[in-house]
Amino acid sequence: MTRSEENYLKAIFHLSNNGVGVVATNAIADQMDTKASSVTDMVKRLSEKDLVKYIKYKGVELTAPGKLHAAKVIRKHRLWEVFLVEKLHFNWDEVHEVAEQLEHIKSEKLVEELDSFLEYPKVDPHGDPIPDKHGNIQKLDKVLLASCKAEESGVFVGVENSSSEFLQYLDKLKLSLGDIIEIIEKEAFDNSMQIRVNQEQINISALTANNIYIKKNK
Amino acid sequence: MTRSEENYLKAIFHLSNNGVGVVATNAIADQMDTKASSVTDMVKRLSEKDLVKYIKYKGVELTAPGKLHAAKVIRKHRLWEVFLVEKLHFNWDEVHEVAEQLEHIKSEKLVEELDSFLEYPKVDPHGDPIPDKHGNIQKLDKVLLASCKAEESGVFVGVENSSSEFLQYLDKLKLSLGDIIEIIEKEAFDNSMQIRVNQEQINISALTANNIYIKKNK
DNA sequence: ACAAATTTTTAGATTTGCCTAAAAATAATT
DNA sequence: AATTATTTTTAGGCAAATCTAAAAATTTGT
Repeated sequence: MTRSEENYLKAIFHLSNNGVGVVATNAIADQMDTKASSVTDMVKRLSEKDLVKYIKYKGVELTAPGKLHAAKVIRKHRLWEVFLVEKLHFNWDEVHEVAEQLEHIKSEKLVEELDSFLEYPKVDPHGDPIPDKHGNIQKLDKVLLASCKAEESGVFVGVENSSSEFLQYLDKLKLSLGDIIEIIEKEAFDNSMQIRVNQEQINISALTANNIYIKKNK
Repeated sequence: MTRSEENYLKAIFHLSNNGVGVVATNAIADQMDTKASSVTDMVKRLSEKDLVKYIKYKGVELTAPGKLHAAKVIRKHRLWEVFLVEKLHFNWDEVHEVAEQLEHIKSEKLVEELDSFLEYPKVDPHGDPIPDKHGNIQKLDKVLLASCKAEESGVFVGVENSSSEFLQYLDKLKLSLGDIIEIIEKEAFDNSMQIRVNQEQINISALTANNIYIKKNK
């Protein structure tokens, strides 16, 4: 399996519902910053190898082996991200590019030993779940902060947007995974929020709240 | 710099005297298990980029930037080997294949943090020296065990042959880097040797002795 | 020194992965 | 329903890295 094939499988996995459902050619092209014609080419190759089910003009869907392989690549990506942050002092906004390379290293032993070395982490530094070796991916019960009402609270467990701009903004706000967030007030006019984190109150925009996941307290 | 270009630089580095001296096209082809015509093609490309000095029919030599880049790839290769053995329970005969992949990961920060995480190792699991970040490679004063005489002794510091067959044979003999080796007797007929290691006496062939480096005791 | 052997290079083809431009199919609009 | 707009595919081309077969240069042997 080539690096490029793996990247396509990963893109299709993310665009579909974790590997379930049909994805459009253009959606893949956008995600991968390439042209629709290139996608058509590759999708044919993947189809030959039974990694996707492809129906002309209708779209593409991962097969069971395609889905498994995609999950394994994502597993490696996220494990390496944990390694970079936990062991090599990378910040959470610096890991993506390097993990994009490391995710293609081929060695079963490497992955399993790395998992063990890291003490079997469940999520990556952005709160995304790490698939197990069989490709099973645990669903977390998280909700967008933006969907919550005043007086609700929860634990910051993930981000929707992993761009370094956004992550660095969260650093500036001193907002880290695991922090307890309480919604003090939600402004009806622009959906901005007044929240309490680490004994401090801060104000965040609706856009920001739309990129933060919390696990609600009951 | 592509993966293939890096592999050629590495091969030329190893075939020349650590980057000093001219290497023949066929020698590169043999080393890389490819055809002479492919080597000519690639050598032209590397020459365009000023990574090698190429004179038709005469051979090829690394330039200063070519040599630096080769040394950096070898640095990464050997650091990753240390990581695999020290942190992930790989045996010294299992690391090469994975390190061949990891050596091409591009991230200055990754390399330097890895070096620090491993506490700045000087040699890899086979006793080969790890170049520093400037590409300087430390020469060890080691000699082939085969070149030593009876009653001489030294510390096992490296292997000439890193094939898994040979390394596994050394495992079977319970011979590990750092062990003290004393030559009890050297057989004139076939140059086999009776040696003492770890309070035990064993007999090794001339071929074996030709693949073991020791640092002589004075 | 010159013919034979070896080494190296060139020429032309192949595969992967991408591109542009044009054609075909599907979806949207009036 | 027919036209327009959008999406997708096809056709043809390009660059990297490889190959085989043939030509050119160099080295070796007598």
